[in-house]
Amino acid sequence: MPSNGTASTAPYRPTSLDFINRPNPVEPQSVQQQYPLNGTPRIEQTSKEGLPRLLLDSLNSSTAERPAKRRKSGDVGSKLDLPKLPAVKNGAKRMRIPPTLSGLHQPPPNAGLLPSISTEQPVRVAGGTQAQANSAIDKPLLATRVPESSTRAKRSPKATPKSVSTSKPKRNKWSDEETACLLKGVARFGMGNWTQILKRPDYHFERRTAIDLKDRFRVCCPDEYRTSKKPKDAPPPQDGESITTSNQDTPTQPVSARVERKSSAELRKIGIEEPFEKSKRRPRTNWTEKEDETLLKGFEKYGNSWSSIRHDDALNLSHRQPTDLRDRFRTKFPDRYREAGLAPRPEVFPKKPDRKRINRNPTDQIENQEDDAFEPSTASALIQPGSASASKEKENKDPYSGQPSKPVPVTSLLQYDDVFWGAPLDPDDNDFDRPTLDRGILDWPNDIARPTVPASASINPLVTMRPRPTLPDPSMVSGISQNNGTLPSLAELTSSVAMDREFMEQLELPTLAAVLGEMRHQRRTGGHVPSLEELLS
DNA sequence: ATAGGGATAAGC
DNA sequence: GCTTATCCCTAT
Repeated sequence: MPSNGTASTAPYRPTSLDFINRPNPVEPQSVQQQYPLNGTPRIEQTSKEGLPRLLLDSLNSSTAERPAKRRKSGDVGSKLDLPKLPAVKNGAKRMRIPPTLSGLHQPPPNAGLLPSISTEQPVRVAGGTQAQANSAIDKPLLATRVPESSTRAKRSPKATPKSVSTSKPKRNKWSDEETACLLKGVARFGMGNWTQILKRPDYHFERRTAIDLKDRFRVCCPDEYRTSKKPKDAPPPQDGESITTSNQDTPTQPVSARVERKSSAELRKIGIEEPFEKSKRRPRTNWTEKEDETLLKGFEKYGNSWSSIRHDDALNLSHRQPTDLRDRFRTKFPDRYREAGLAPRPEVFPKKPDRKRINRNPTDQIENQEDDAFEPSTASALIQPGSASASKEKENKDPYSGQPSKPVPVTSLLQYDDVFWGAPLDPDDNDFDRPTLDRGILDWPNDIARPTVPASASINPLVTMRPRPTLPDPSMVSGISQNNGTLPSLAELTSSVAMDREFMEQLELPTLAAVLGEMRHQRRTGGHVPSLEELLS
């Protein structure tokens, strides 16, 4: 239920109208936007040469007037500095696109007939694909190692025509070679460094993740694994072997149940003579109810100043690191964490996708037929925001009352969680391509044939298709968005978006190449830099 | 010092 | 093999 008192404090959420009514980057705008979409200089504030300079600066100077940001390896600076979405609360995640434009993330209904939009092949690191480009330090462990190219080929539909119609085999059994690589890796790098082992170019693994390696080691050397985690426990039975695994040639447990266990003789056979190095990670220490209780008190007193909580002797949490306090609070009290304006942990796709759950559109299904292994880092980039779905729903209870947490007040037809917002967006992150809207988006309200909108979406097609002759007044935008801090209804938005053909044709702009070409020509020839009107004409 | 999010441990 | 809590690294 919306609260009238929140009108002045509710955070502003961009709507699709903000984007549709965004100042034309070429055409001066008479009405100042109430919520400029970013700090991009306004065209109308520039001189006649303002546009050319702005364009050239964007192309020539990737760092000018931009704050320091996290940059990832693939980030190139020479992008046209298109406007960004407005920043929201400090530290809070921002939605990538407004809800009514979320359909742009979805393929057309017949997208299954189209090739993938992506031009990049997913990187498959598991199995050393990435790391094998690096120089090998050690000699290859196994003479029979399968070249990584064949690894993929072996899994490709072409190599195994059966897999085109049927899914891949469910189980991916560990071969002796893989197991040897794993054990050898643990002997070299120690337990716990699974990713390091996985990425070594001289070890070969068949579509494994770091978790897979850990699980396999846990199966092969359970006692070694266990004792490394609980050093205070009673040591395993000693049998005089130099390797302190209890999976010895004279096991204390029935052999039949531990056929995967590797004996010390087997370990020696692959060159492992010494005990495995212990993990350097701190041991896990689960949280007690008392700790949770005091953590909550500490948060109520100090907020997210985790160090203050830690150093408050009355709270008795000094044995926890500040980041541990944060981690626990984020896990235990997600609602409180979110209410504090802190971004919840995003829900990530499973590494090995379950098609039934993940593939929401035909395009994904096609891609997954070609490449069905998710690399962790890739998977984490494909984040479902909101985290309120599926398994997280059980968390959506107030930690105090146990009652379901209050939903986001929405009075519209379109519920906040009904739409796909895209991945959470770092306000300072410019690693991604900025949203670009095809002008065809403006056609959709007038498109009579819209079979993709299900009745369950609560969209009244008669309302959404109602034509409007002109663009809405910009003041209407703020009127909608500011009324009470709630989202506008889909009907409001769509009726505002609809417009006539004549106006849309006026939106046609010269291409950037044409603009720049004209400018460069004029500069070379000493002519004047064309004005906006001249360019548009 | 904190936030974000990747890596890992442990339980199932 | 999967999920999730906890540990940990790094950017800001």
